[in-house]
Amino acid sequence: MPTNTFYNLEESKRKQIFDACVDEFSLHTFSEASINQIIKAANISRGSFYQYFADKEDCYMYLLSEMVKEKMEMFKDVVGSNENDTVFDEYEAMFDKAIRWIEVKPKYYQIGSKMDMDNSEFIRKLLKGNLASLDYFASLIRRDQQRGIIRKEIDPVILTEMLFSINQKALMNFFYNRDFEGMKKHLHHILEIIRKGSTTEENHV
Amino acid sequence: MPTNTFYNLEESKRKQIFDACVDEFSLHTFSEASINQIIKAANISRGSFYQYFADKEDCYMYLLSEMVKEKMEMFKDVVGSNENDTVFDEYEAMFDKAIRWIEVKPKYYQIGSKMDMDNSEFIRKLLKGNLASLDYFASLIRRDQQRGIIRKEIDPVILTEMLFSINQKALMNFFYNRDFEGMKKHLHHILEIIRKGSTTEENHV
Amino acid sequence: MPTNTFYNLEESKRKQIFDACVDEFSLHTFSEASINQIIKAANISRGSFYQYFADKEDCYMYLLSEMVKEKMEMFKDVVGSNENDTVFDEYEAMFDKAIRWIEVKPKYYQIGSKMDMDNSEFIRKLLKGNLASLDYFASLIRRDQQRGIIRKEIDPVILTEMLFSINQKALMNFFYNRDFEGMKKHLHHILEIIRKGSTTEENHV
Amino acid sequence: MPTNTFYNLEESKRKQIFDACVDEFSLHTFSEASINQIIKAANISRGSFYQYFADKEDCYMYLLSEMVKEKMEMFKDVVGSNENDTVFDEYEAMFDKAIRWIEVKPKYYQIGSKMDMDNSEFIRKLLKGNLASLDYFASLIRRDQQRGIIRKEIDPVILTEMLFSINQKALMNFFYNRDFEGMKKHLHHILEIIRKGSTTEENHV
DNA sequence: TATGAATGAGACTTCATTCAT
DNA sequence: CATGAATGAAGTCTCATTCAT
Repeated sequence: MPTNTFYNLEESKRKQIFDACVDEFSLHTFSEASINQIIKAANISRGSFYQYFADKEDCYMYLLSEMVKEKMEMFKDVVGSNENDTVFDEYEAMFDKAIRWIEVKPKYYQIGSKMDMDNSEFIRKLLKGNLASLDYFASLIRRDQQRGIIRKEIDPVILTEMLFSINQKALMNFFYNRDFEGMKKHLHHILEIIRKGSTTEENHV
Repeated sequence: MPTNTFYNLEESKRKQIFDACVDEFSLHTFSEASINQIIKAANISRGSFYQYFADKEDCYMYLLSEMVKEKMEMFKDVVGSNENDTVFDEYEAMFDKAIRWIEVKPKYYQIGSKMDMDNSEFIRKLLKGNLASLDYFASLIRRDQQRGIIRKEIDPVILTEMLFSINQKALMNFFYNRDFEGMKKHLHHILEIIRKGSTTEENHV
Repeated sequence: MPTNTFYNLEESKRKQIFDACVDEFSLHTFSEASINQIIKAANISRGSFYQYFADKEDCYMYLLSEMVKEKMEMFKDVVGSNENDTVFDEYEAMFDKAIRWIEVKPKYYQIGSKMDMDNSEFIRKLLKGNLASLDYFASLIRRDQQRGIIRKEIDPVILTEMLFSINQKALMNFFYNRDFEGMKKHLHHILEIIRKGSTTEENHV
Repeated sequence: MPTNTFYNLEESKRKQIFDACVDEFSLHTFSEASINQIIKAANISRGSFYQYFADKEDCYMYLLSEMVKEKMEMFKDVVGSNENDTVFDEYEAMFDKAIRWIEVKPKYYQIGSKMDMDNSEFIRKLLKGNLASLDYFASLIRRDQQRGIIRKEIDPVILTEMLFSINQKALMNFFYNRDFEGMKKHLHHILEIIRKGSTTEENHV
């Protein structure tokens, strides 16, 4: 919720500021990020900053909301999934998107990572809302259990957690290596394991 | 690499300082940690601190190296495993150790977490050393492939990564909940999935 | 001395601004008062403010002069007193007026208090004007000395000062407690002391 | 409660700082006073200030406590009052002391005045404790009522209030005029009125 | 070797005022 | 005549580090 003053600014200037925010918050945690740095990079006066944003938090919120907006814009036409897709197919699709997202906006990925790192109360509150997609995947798993694709003994919550913790690591790897093809194969292999297990048939008893 | 001055200190005083470091760095990131707090808690003068350590980084390095030493000390006699154990058995054994480690030295776990968050070059170098145990597990997997327990198609490195990224999440959960029994069941379920897969037999083709 | 621009404004808008000033200066000292607050409350632009007033001082001056005007307006028909009234009767009457004034315009009272606190040269000049009423009461006392009601030895100026310093404290009490009846009894008791003294007859020598 | 660091300073430096505080707080309210000003006047660095005092409040508390110490030092041999003294005698004695105090330490008087002016929560809390001497005088009045010197109908609390509000005004006058003899006569006259009343005997009914 | 006083850069934030449109 | 963006000085406070003793 920046001020009107800010939204009345010329697009180009607003972008200048936005970019400065992205740069700063992609390199530093919220609590470590420096407004000084931002105003220097954005080439605005200290006073101006506070005419645009109530405070650092406000500025950060703005940044996040812009990121979310852009992300939605990019992901909006992703949904159309096939009737017969399993949860794993959707997972791979989601992963693809995420990877492309990192390719296009690597700094956004960094901002997200930094956010995960921050333990300030303010950030912790922000992150609370983030768990929705976990629920979504759990429900897909339940659906596939009904369909007879996934074994009934599997705990959907635990399987979801597995998928996500693997996801997180994989994205991080990708961010550092940028090996797109390798990453896809990598993930596919992982999913094969999660699907069929790693042991030989004789050991499945 | 603290100074000789530091190593010439009486054991008890050195411990005082070490403990103060543990306390501070378990609660704060490297950049947020305050030397003020450390010298107050350690009951030494500001000047002394800089006679012992070149700077904050030096102090942190010292802390980490001590932690690693202690950890090695504790984990060294873990190996003694049964002839017939699979990699999964060893994994569970290792996990047990790790959990006991958290129970005994929760602050070390916190320091480790904070460290994972930190992306400074300095920290990344340090973390490289951690990869040795990855290799160890990969070799166990290869052994089990030879033994016919694990399917040959499985990439040992990828399976290792899976095990470790799951490990990380699980330990975090344990740190926050301290539900030992729940955690073990949780992990066992995960390993079942990794062993036998999550899908029904018909879908294993 | 606001600008002509200001006086050409519509009555309603001028009132808006005046009210905003009252609100701000009743809650804060001159130096603590914030133009930000005023323009927000008055719903005018920053630029407009400076088109109406030369600066903060100018704005404050304006506020005070308006207050004085209103006060004079209200107090002008107070005089009409009874032939036989003593200075004390008139004092009580004045006090009544003052109390009613506080009841009607408590914020003005607050502004006045804040002003008393301020020792800037600018304010001290303004307060000089207040001394007229002191003279008036001194003259009433002299009259009552002529009438034989007040002892000739009494210094009219000193008695006036007593009455006024007591007045000030009493009004403050009233502002905070709003106990009308209690206040009147309180004041009456005080006047009894000033009239007849506090000591027993034997000690009047 | 300044830090040890501060108390370990050389007397002369401590005085430098103390004097700077006196100067600043005698000219400005607590909330208006500027640490910047103080460190400039005291010729110390910003960092040093905060090594001596926890914050502005701490600094102010220190100032006040020093003032109180000095005041006690000066007033300590005042007590010895005569058996037959009335409350008025004690009052005059106290007033004398207060006046001499203002003569010696006019800035301290100013600091006190500024304090009365400040409405910040911090200051309000501080002032709460100040009412002890009011109680003391009320008790003297009661004693004199027992002795038959003061009329029983008089409310001791109200009489005390009168004495104090007069006191306050008188001291302020003295601060601005420094007319010692005039002030004493002035006060004496006031007390005569409070003792014997201002009206003629015929009007005492 | 130990001490702790000194430092100044930098953190966030507020504010009165100016000025181009 | 109105607007509101721009400004920069000043506010309080924290911190890692240096250096004289």
